[in-house]
Amino acid sequence: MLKKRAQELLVAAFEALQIPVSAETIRLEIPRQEFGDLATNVALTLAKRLRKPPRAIAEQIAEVLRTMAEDLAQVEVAGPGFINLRFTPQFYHQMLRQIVGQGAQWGRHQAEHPLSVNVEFVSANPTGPLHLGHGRNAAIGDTLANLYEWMGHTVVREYYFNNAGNQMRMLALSIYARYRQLLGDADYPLPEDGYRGEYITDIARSLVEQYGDQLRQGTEEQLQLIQKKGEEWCFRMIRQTLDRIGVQFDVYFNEDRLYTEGKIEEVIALFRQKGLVYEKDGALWLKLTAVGRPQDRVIVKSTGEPTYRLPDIAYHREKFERGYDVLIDVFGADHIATAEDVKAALAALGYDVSRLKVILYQFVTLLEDGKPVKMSKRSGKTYTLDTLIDEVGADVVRFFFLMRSVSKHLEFDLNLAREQSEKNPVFYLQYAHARIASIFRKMDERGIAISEAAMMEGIEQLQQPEELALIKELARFPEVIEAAATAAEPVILADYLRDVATAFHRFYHQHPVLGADSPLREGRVALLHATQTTLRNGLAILGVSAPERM
RNA sequence: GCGCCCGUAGCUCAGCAGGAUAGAGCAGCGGACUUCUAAUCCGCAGGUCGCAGGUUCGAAUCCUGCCGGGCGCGCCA
Repeated sequence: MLKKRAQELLVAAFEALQIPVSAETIRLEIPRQEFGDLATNVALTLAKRLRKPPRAIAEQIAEVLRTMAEDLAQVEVAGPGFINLRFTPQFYHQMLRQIVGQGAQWGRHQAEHPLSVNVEFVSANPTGPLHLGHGRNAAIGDTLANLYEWMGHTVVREYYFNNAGNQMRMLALSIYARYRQLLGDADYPLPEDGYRGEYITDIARSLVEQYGDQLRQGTEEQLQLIQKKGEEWCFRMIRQTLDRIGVQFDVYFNEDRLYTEGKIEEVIALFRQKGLVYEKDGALWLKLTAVGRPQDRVIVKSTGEPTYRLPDIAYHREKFERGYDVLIDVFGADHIATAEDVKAALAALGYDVSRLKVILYQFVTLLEDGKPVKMSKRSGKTYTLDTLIDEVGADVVRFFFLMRSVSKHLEFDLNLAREQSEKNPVFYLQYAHARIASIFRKMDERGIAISEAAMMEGIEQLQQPEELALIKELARFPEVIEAAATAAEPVILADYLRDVATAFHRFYHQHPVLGADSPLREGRVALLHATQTTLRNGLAILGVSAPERM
């Protein structure tokens, strides 16, 4: 709200001076406090074009701003040619009234052109429990989906999985081996690359309970049954885990559909038409080098089965055909090469891949006592997402996965996460919310009821620096949501909420609310409402709870 | 060897469509609870922004090269 207003003013000032400047070139930033509320370097960037010293340009603009804008308390030219702006308390009061007036909707955007967005994330195959990487994926994907919704778009959360392929076969064989062992064949070997997690034995045990030794022979038919049971079990596990961190999907897309509905064949036919495939060594190759990729890839093996790349392409084409305006993929960093291939292939088929945004997040390392926790898929010694949630709670899990930028390697410090104290950054935010809730409880106890009208009246009493600083922080909320959504970086919101909490704690420490005299008291209650709403909404976007008490 | 990501305070990280004395949190040191939750607040200390060049009036930010770390480069997914 702040920046928008400042931008309007600057545009008007330039118009008055008859200097043509597009709104986008006017960038505003929040400078150190002593400089003001907002600062802009337009004069510096315009200096070359106008062939005038930056300070002279700045002075000219400042002059106009001072005469025209009643919202501005101070306009200063400083340093090499910055224009520093300071708003009047009345302007802040007006903003706070707007925030209070919007209530629970505060922060929500109304998109001029609402888009339909598909966010695909997690997409783990049902062969075992989710791990830490999936956790980061889930937290990022769900938060991005929330951000787009708050931007006024329509979002479909989608999970893509494959329940055919080799890994599912391996799941069946692994379960079967454990099943035989449970039936007394202690030496029955687990397949070479079999799954070794304990859950395999759990599944086998459930089969013993349900079928006794009826599956002992391991016929094809029986293995298929085992596989189906295994898949169902794993999916149930996965969904339960996701549910614990508040993640739910609208669509579960089974890769199998691409085959039964002929989508795979369609894609191959299209590639053939465009001359983008050729046969070599009995396999079908996709000519990716023709579309700017470093190497060609096999898409149908000599055995006749497609490699994973082909269904990937077909799946993305299918999503494009469903007519979304924007497609988001959330992938681990190990998908770089394939994601680029898929994009190039789709571009070759004529799809507008600028609408496809691939979010690649870097890996997660679990740290305990300052040392990385070793994990090995082979031995089944992995740290599951469920274990992590058991240990530190869903809120901490979600927040920790979001508090680093997506492109950065994430160190998940178990000791810090376990810490139920002030050291843990999640609690800092939640505590601010709980403190406010506590004041409202006190109000109830003391029978104090304050109408919205009274709050609006009282707002003009807010003159203290801590009060104005808090309003200023709150007013950024919609811009922060937009920035986080645009950059696809939840950390922007997470950092912002910490700033809000800080501004609140400072205010709280300095100024009593219920102890203040009317109408200041009412004004401060309004400030509390706005702060609580901001925290609650922000935390909701991150998928973290906003507790009433701690 | 090639591609992508990263290298900022003791630790974990912001800042990176170039701009004013480089910011947080944690750890360290020192303060603040008879008042709405001290899971809080205030202060001090801590940095050749990996290294070397280049572009610019101005570079942590852009370009090049090097060094270091992660992830990829299958007829595995």
